[in-house]
Amino acid sequence: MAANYKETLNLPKTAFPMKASLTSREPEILESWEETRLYEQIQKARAGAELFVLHDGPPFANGDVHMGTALNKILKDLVVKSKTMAGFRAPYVPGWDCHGLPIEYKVVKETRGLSPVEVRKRSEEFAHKFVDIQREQFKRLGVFGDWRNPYLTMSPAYEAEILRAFAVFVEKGLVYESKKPVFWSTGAQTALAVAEVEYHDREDTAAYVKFPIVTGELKGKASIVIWTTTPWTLPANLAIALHPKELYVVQEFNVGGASAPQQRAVAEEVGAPRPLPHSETLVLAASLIDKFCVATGFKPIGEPIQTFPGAKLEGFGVQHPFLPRTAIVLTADFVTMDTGTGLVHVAPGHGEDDYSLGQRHGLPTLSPVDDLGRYTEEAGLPQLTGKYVFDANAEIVALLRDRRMLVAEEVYRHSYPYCWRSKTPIIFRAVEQFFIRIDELRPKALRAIQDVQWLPPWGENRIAGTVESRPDWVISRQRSWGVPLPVFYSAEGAAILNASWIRKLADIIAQRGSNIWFELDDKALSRELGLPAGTRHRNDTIDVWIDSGVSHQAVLATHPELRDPADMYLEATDQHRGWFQSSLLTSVALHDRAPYKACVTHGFVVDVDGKKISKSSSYSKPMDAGHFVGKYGADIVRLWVSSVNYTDDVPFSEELFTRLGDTYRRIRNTLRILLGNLSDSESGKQENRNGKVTLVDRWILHRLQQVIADCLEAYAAYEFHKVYHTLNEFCAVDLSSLYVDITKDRMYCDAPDSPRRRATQAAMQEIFEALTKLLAPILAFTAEEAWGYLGRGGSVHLQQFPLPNESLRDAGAEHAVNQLLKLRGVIGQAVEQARQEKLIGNALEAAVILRGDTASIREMPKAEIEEFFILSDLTLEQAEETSASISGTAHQKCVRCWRHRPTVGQSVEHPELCDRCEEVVRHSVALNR
RNA sequence: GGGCCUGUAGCUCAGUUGGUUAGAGCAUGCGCUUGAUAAGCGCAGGGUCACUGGUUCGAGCCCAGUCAGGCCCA
Repeated sequence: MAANYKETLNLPKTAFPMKASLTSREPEILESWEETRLYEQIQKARAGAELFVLHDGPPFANGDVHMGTALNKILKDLVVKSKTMAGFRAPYVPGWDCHGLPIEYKVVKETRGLSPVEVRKRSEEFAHKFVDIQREQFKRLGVFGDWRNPYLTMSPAYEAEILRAFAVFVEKGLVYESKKPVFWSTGAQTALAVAEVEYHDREDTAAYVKFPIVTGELKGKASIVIWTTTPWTLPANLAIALHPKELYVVQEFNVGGASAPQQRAVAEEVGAPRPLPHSETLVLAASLIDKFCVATGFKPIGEPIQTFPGAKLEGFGVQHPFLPRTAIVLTADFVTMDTGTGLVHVAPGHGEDDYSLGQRHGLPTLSPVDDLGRYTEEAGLPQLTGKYVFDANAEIVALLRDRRMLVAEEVYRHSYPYCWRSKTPIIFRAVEQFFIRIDELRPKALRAIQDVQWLPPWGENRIAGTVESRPDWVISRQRSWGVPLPVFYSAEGAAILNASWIRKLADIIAQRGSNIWFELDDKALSRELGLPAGTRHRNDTIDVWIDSGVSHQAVLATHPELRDPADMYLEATDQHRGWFQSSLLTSVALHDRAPYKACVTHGFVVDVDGKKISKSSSYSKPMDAGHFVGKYGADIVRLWVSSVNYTDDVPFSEELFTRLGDTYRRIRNTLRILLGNLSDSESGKQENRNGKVTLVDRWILHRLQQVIADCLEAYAAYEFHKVYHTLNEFCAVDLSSLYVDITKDRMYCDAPDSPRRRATQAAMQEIFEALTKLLAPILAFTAEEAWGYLGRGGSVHLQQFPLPNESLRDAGAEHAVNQLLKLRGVIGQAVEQARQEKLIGNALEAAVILRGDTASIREMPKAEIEEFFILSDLTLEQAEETSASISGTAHQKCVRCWRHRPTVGQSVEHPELCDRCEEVVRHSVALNR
């Protein structure tokens, strides 16, 4: 009998599957987007709308897409999709950074001894390969964009724009030439990148060297003493560095007598005379005296004569040990107290720290060494001119000994950089480089920063800091895989920076690609460009930060559908120093303004302990986005991105993904039950709206307006995790555990067209539609799938967000439901206790007496209150304290709706039914006849 | 070592201008349901708001320091 009644119920019915099967369904959806050219459709649909340009920072075209890249790309996609659905025209032209060392290095490592042209050909193939790989991976993540026409920094048109921008820099006098030390391979006669350096153990002669003080109160009374493992750099010495805060002493030492064994051995070997016993007054770091004495055999005589922080010596002059000049004492933070004497010999032409210290103090960049690593005449040592510097070490030491400037020497074993190609030891050597003058740009850049909206706000502080402190921009690279540095050389070898020549070059490169620079010899290139006979060119390239840094010019300004400046750049926080800055500087140089109106930054992906993944002990799983897309689906990866506060570092773990799967299922099932309840809805009919709208309906529609408003606000502020939490909570609490649960009885048991059932369907229809749209930017695939079941056709991504409907706001309903929810809690606790006492099984078996200030709800129909609490038998009693007491109900159970009702048994025809069910069944039987 | 930033339940996040007993969802445990069923509902446990000092009648919130972590420099 009961089975028959079950057939009279309106149980939810939908083909929308409970199981998502994202990994197989998403590719199908992608295919349909591809076939219908959805991105183009969207652009067309928004043709006249207000423009919003998010400009893509180009990822480097090597390697697979990892979770960090996925985070960045999905965040951009959330911006683009949400702006689109907010009614903007939001085109997205993705790009790739193609030039640069990482690719060149991989290519060169595979096959050694390639010519520059060959390196370039293979690098280009390599970049193309990874552009294709990454493009597919980005598309798979559900990211919408003009994937057919991305921008590539290696395309001829883009390269030409780089050169045209460069021409402007030249025109404005921003480019200059100067020397700067680089890693130099004397074997390969080329500059090297850090990645091309390998370290081997090596023995060198380390020397302690005296520099007599020639100015100030210690003049003629003491010498400072330095320690160096590269005596050959001493001819280029121009300064001495010491730490400003560490303590230094003036100390008298006993020399000779029992000298250090090592020193004696070396001295005897070279046949030098043993030093006669005497005393020396030296300046060195207090904390290094003991080590110094062990190494040299010197013995302190008494207490230090003076002790002072290093800053006191700043500006003192000291005599160069063998050249007729004075070196200046400077303070520097890079001086450490691990080895040596706490005083460091500074040769600006032979070291990075030395160079920047020298720059700050206006020292020249002396580097008297040629391409083969041999001293030039500039070294000031005629007898050593042409000598390979590593062979000269011994002679420099001998020279020091002759001049009595050698305090001690020792054999020192250390790890030293070698050229990975020629296996020769590397030297730091200053070569001619080209720079952009930052001092010209700095004030303008700092002003431009103020006109930009920085998200989070501290970004402004940070980029301003980096712009304030950055030195001039080294833009030349001794590499092959890049845009040629458009510098020409006269027959006499003078560098020529000529804007109109550069523009001519740009025009030709736009047609024929930049390989011609490397393929054509001087003569042919001069002829092509119409340059004076004898003009030459070299193979240096432009720093790749210029490549991506001018994308506002090469992409935004040249694409008719885009606009320079962009509305937004969105990258990880490391780009404050990187792309945000390079773009800002080039844009300021070109237009005296920032290339973006807003800069949004996100953190890095870290493991559950907040540690960097690579340092994590608990996490060593793959980081490829593909792994997670293949295992969970792109929508889960997208849900992850939406769920976190990206302004901070972004936590990540496999467990997190399992949790997100649960959240996803809850959302999906909520959509599913709504669809199931809508299976027989007659959505077109207006009378649905005018039906019997009960309190819960008014309340849920009110809540929906709040949810819509909250989501729109959160999307507009790019606070996606607020959207996530709002929608998740709406699904889990308001819908699943309240509205859907409460309305089950009417949805399942009422006559299909009962007014209150139809009213609820109308509400559910509205909710489903709004929910699907609000979810669409995040769950791009699932929202599309769900939208398909609504029968409207088209794509959800062509829709606009719902707007909050003020006429559906209902403060009264909100207040009433909040009251009811408080009482519901009281009842829930009482029911739970009764259950544990085995008084009742489920709540429908309970007779509930609710006591309390029930006046506010007494006006409501009792049936509606019982429905709200999902109870069979409720009695309200006025009382001071709120309480509920439970007993088993005396009513019979209606076998159809399972509620225990007093009316069960009254019908002769259907004695097992309550009055409501009896009527429904009677009508349906009548209809079926 | 310097600059910038972060630190609230097991996890992800809320916590308005300092003002009662710090919230939500998920996860966990215990039940109910079997008409959303590889689902759904209820109840419960769980926090020295990183730590230490200070300002205040009152601090998760303001100040100083410490610790831990991140990015960028050195």
